[in-house]
Amino acid sequence: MPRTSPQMPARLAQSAFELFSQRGFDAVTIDEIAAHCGVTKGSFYSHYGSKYEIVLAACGHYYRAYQRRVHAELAPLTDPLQRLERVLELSVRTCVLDAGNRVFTTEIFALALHDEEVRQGWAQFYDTVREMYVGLLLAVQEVGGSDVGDPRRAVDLMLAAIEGVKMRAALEPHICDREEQRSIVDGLLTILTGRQHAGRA
Amino acid sequence: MPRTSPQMPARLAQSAFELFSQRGFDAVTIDEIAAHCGVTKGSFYSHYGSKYEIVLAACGHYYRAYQRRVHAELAPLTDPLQRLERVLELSVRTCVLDAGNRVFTTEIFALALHDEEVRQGWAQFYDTVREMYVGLLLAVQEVGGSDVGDPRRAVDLMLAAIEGVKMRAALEPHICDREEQRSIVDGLLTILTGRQHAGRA
DNA sequence: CACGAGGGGTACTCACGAGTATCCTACGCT
DNA sequence: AGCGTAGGATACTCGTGAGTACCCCTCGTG
Repeated sequence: MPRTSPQMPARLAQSAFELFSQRGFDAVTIDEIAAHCGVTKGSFYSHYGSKYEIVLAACGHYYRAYQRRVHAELAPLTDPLQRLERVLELSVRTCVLDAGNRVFTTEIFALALHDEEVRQGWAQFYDTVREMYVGLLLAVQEVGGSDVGDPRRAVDLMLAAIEGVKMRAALEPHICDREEQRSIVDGLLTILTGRQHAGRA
Repeated sequence: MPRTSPQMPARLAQSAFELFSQRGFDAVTIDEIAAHCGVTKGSFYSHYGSKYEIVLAACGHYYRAYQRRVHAELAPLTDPLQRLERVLELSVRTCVLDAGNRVFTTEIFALALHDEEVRQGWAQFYDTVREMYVGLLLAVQEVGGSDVGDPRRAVDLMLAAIEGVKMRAALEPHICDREEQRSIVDGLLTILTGRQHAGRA
């Protein structure tokens, strides 16, 4: 093996993710993905067999990156309410306010409507996220920090609301202001706990 | 003018809408849209200047059709709560449970992230829908049928929830069951009125 | 009953991008 | 040192689909 980066597949997936996040799946060519990594189409095809494969790889990259970030944010925290709040902040920051992430998730979803495999991956990821929130919320309830009756239902509603916020963020950019962001997190927290939360925790 | 249908542009927009609802914008060709109307590409281009134009026309068709259906459903009703409930049912049926509609709206949204004109149109439509719901909810409040403090906020949350339901409907088809549909409408109604609603109204 | 205008049909062009064939070359191994 | 292998580069093919050029034919008008 020559001066091979053994992480070439991972680097290509990362590049693909970045480009897809800017312009969507269809608008990005294999040449561009390869060039973004400093290689050419020839070598791209020695790692991936088709464009479809790199799309799946980019999705996997996104899922893993999200999980990693959540764990990193949660690691130093022990207070259940703080942990819940921190993850909500992260979700709002990445999934809603970051335009690239918005583009990517929207593209995944559109693709999932047509492709079974993509749908499966997305469903599994979404489920993981939901279970994580349920776990965090149950912990909050154990210390008496939430009044909602059905935690799972509350999490579902909160996740649904995030989808709506994502859409509004695309249409009304002002929603990305610092204070707006704070009030969105508070609103989501209220859905989960049934209590008003204002300002820093 | 020969045996011209003067509604040819409208028919093409309708055909485009139907095909886009099945396979998305990119996967549908101009030839297919024309063929679906029983004409050919040549005549297509004597009505629309580009694919982009027919996409915009299909969006307009969708917006108008939605408004028309809402008005038709509301016309015979006078009771404010009934009117609100009927529109919610319509929204759930068309925007969430109908797979074609789901595909189309998802595609619009994805496109809106990249195209200013599409975004404007979508924003305007979304605004119209929101104002309609606010009006219906205010009417319900006047007859004492709702306990929510801020109607506009309640409508925003409800619309956000619809987005989430749309996503879940794609991942969990069972959500399209008759009873599920009923319970979704009840849930949305609860967000708007702050009260539990079970079964037929 | 000509005639011209415009809707519609046919048959192209042309760009673009996925995928491929083939060569090159740096490295590990013996 | 030499050889084989696999990552990488170059230069294609080839299908596809948007857009175009141009012809035809019908119908309203004078």
